[in-house]
Amino acid sequence: MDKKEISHLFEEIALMLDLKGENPFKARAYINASRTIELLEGDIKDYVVEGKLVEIKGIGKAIGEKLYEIVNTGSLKYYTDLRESIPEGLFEMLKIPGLGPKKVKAIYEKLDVKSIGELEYACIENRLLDLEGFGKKTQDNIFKGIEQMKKFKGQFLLGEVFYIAEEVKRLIQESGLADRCEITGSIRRRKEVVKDIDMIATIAKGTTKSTIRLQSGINMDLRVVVDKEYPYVLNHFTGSKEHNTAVRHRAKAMGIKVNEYGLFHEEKLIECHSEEEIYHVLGLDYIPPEIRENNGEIEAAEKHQIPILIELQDIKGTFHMHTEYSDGSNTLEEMVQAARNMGLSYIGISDHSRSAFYARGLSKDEIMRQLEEIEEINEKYKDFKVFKGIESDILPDGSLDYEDDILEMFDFVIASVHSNFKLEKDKMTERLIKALKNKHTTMLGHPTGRILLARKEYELDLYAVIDAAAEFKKVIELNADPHRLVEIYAVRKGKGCKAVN
DNA sequence: GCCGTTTTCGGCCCGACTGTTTTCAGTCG
Repeated sequence: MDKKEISHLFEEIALMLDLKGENPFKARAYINASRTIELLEGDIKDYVVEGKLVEIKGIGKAIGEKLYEIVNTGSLKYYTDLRESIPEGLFEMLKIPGLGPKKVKAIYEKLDVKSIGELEYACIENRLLDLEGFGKKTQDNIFKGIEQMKKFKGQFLLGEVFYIAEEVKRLIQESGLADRCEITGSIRRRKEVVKDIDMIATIAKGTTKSTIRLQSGINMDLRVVVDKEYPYVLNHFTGSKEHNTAVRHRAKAMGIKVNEYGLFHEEKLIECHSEEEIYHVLGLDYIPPEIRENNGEIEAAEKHQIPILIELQDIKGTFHMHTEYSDGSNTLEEMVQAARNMGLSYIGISDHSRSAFYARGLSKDEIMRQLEEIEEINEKYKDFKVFKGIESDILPDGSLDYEDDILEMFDFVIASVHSNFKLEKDKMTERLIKALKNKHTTMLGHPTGRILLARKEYELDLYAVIDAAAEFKKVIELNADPHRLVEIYAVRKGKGCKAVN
């Protein structure tokens, strides 16, 4: 098991302890351990072999012994036993809004309800009303929650809701009713997939809050506060929850209480006029919203090692582009015009290769015709450059799907997987590494193959692939399609790079 | 289960909201 798998296993243990009604702080200890392991530098095996587990903060005797067992046997009896004692359906039930571990436990133990289907039926038969702490409204909410879950996952692509949120913000600003207005929550953090739109605004006096459902089906929370509270509220509602928790933890150790109304030292408000000041009071550099996930950013801020994020204006050009030659919607000329209008100084054209039948992959003749067209355009625009490329399929054996004499004609080659997604982990890793090793390959396209809200990433040793890319000096694509998005975050850490996916 | 300029026991982040209660437990972000 690698760090990610162990981290996930401990997370599940915590969940199961909650379902069993164990001491909640015991469950939290497992959550903390899960987080610690995920962020651990180096190989977990080395810690076990060198007896250094006890030195890790958050890992004590009991969890240390479990890690020892995992590393030595590849499994954990404590986990397996726990898992066997809890019906699978209970995990599903936890996803229903308003249902937490305590209520699920009661429903399971008192009514012997083990799945969402059974729960739905129990609601219809009014059986939840007999339970202590349950009433008509609770039962109705659970029933509604199940119905909503059945027809709708309640998740949206960032690209779908970003402009809606911007539009609402613009309307609020133009209304003249609010002095300041900002999108917060997961959209401000630029999460790939979001559940709702959070927004804050300030007015002269008084506070209020409202929730509405937009036509697109997404919920929007608007919180209105007085101006003085703005930075604290902005920070609080931007989250993430995990980031806020870690920040409060740190503050508490400094004798400071943090909530959405301010920072307090012995009940006295510490005045801050911006998020920068809030972080500064806590001894931290400013942390950009995009990395507020408690993935090590607080430690980085303390050591003045916050990475410089790429901004829109940093982007001078882009390489992965399809035209109507394959499955794109626009001509080469139209793509060039659009890129010029965006202020880009170059683009790389990379239509699909011949194996991608579904996407009308290019034959040799079509390639020749496109290369000629690109040359004509490069003659026409002296201040703009079009690079000749191709998105070549990585075949199941790791080879690219054109011969050398064709691949040689391009300025760059993107190698991507578009078929046979279900290879075993080792085979898939081998396949990608072989493609990276190919002398014609310039970059690896969408390395995990995931489609947000639609298709899971394929089985893959991502770390090994990143190492191979570094070894062969190849580029890994940061994909900007709203359905794929970055896939890999490179976090500057010491000399090396760390993949978080 | 973990931790300790609160140090070997007693605490573990914070507040709002909801629904069930009649003072609070559970859930959520």
